[in-house]
Amino acid sequence: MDRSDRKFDILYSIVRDYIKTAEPVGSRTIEKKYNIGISSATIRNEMADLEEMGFLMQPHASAGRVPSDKAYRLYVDRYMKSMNLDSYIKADVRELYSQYFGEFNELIKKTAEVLTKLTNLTAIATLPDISELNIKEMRLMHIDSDRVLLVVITKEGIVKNAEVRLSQIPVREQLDRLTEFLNLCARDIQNDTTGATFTKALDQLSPDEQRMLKEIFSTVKHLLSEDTGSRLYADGVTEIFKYPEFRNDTDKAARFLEVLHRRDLMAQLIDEMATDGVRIRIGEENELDELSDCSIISATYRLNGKPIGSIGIVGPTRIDYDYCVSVINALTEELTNHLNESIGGSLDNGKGE
Amino acid sequence: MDRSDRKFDILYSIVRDYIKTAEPVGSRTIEKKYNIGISSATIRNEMADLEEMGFLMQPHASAGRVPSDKAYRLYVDRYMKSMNLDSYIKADVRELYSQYFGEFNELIKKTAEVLTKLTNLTAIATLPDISELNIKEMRLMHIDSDRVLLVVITKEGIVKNAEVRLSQIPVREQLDRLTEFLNLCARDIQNDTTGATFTKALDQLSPDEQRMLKEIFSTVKHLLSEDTGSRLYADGVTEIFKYPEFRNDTDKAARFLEVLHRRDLMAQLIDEMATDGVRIRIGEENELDELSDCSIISATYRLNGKPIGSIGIVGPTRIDYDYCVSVINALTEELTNHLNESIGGSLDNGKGE
DNA sequence: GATTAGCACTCATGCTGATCGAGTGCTAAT
DNA sequence: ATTAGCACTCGATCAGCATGAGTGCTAATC
Repeated sequence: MDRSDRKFDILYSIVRDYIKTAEPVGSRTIEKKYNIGISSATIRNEMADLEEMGFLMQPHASAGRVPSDKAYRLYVDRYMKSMNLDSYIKADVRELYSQYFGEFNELIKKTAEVLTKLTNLTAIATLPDISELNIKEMRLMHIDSDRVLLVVITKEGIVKNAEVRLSQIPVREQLDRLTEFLNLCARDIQNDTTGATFTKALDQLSPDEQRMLKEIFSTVKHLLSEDTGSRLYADGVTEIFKYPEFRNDTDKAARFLEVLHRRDLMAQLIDEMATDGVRIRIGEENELDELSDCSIISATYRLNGKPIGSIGIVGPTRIDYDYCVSVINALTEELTNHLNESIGGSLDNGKGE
Repeated sequence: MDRSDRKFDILYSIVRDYIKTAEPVGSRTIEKKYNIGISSATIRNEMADLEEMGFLMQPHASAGRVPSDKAYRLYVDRYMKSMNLDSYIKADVRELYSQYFGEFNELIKKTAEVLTKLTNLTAIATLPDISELNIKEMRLMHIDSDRVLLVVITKEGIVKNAEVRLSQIPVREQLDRLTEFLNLCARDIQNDTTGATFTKALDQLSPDEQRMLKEIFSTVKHLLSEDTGSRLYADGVTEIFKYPEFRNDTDKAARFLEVLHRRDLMAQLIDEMATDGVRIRIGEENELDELSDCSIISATYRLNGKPIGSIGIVGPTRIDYDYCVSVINALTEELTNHLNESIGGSLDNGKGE
């Protein structure tokens, strides 16, 4: 293992150096900058081996070496160290969060902003998919003569609303009856007791009311099935221009920006990725060809133990994995904490209204 | 005027040609492509004049000419023809709109999408600034034990909501009283009769309720003063890469994208620009240096005659002004029509609830 | 047998100079 | 006033060359 350790010391140095400089790393650079106590000739031999093993690549014959996706993968799996973030960062974040109660979307956006600021990378975040949550209650109220506002409240304390346009104008009592019926449905679905109470209650509605109900249902359905794309939030998309490999290659930059703007795709990607803990996709590991020069690091935030959304970053494959993973870890932790403090608690002692 | 007409025929041709090709236009190109019945030598002389007059510029001594901002301005003011859009476009848009009732934000986003699709340019749109609208009514309702949902409905039929976190939990009757009081305030402000009823009603609230009211007010204030940035929606920001002058100049592209993402700035810009009718800002006419290579065309959409937001496009100065202006005109018209049909009407015969 | 010094070789990069051609400005002829 | 003609300018392209970073291989060394 002695020998092979040395090999991977070299690989490690190359990865670190390339992450920092974005320039192909040569054997002499390693000899001088990282004192491994070995001559450049030996390093060269090792590098040739590493290349054969698939960890390094040469852009052209007389250039230094560049780490492959496989090298980053090894680095991440074996050598990455989680960093201790300066405590003031955590304090800052906590301080920031303390200003946001309830404004869920704002909170997530702010988190993405912070993520960008800390990492100099594009940050993405998904808001909770409401259709995955459990509806606690629905309300109807008049907006004006022919429109009604539908408010849906989930058990997790997320609130969504939409307007419903009705072909007929319900009076107050009708609206109340409809509301009651809606909630009956919600409870039914929850308890898997569909049928019984439901049909009985339906009979008690007048034909007019049944028609309105139908219109309302279509809005509920629409609200619950909002497209994934609109759940995505991205910040700092222009950060990519800070990285020479993108700045000097407009096509690459354009491809990056274009894929980022396919919001549904990105949302799906990041949600699926981040099923638990921090997840890292390096280069080609992303199914999307357009992302084959990029790495994505993401994690989920939770409410009452349940993952409800993700935050993450997208950048070149030569991200500073150690640092970024630490940041994401810290942020999801703080975010989860804050969420559970500010709305999670409501559930335990929640007595409805 | 005979002579000078010819001069401007040439200028016109150059502008048209440059809009199409993005290449400096030479005298021979004009001679051949646009049959003005004049030799290239004469055209050259005229071009020299036009350059002296500030309408043309030469990137370098042996290159063709490029129109200046001043040339585009003249073009727009004097020679632009409004085009008759293919009627199926209008029909498509109307068809599209007919699917959107009430979901105001969706409607605006969709409009921006269409705008991008029709013009191949970045489209931006601002949602109404709720603080400029008149509040018709506010409602409070419980979300769970310690949170309350505040719903604000404007006279224009726009609905906004926010959560309020209260240090103390109001019971149903208290909430009703607070709601009543809020609406009293709204009406007071409307009628400019601040004072009278207001203070009298305040006295009737218990100290607890007064404290809650204070907390609610802070949310109302926050809701009404949401930052301009969040009112901006942009679509097709990567369209810019379709234009060689940006695609071949990463710095330019980066600058463009960066300024586009300063949402508050853009929102302000486009709102202020579009006070009435279609407005066009060409290159340096934009106060923002970052936009000195860009033109912006925008217009307002209206609800019950009142401008409540704008839509527009941002692109290189060599936009096809004729076409783009026509598109924007058509879209704002359709949008305004649709809005007034779908929510505007509610006002006239609006009897509240 | 592993290490390393040394050297030939490769190839991107940057510089120079030559050529090309698009386009101009000016002049003299019409 | 117009235009043909021509000299001139200057970016773009390309070949040629030197430079230097970096390699791979070989032979000497430990």
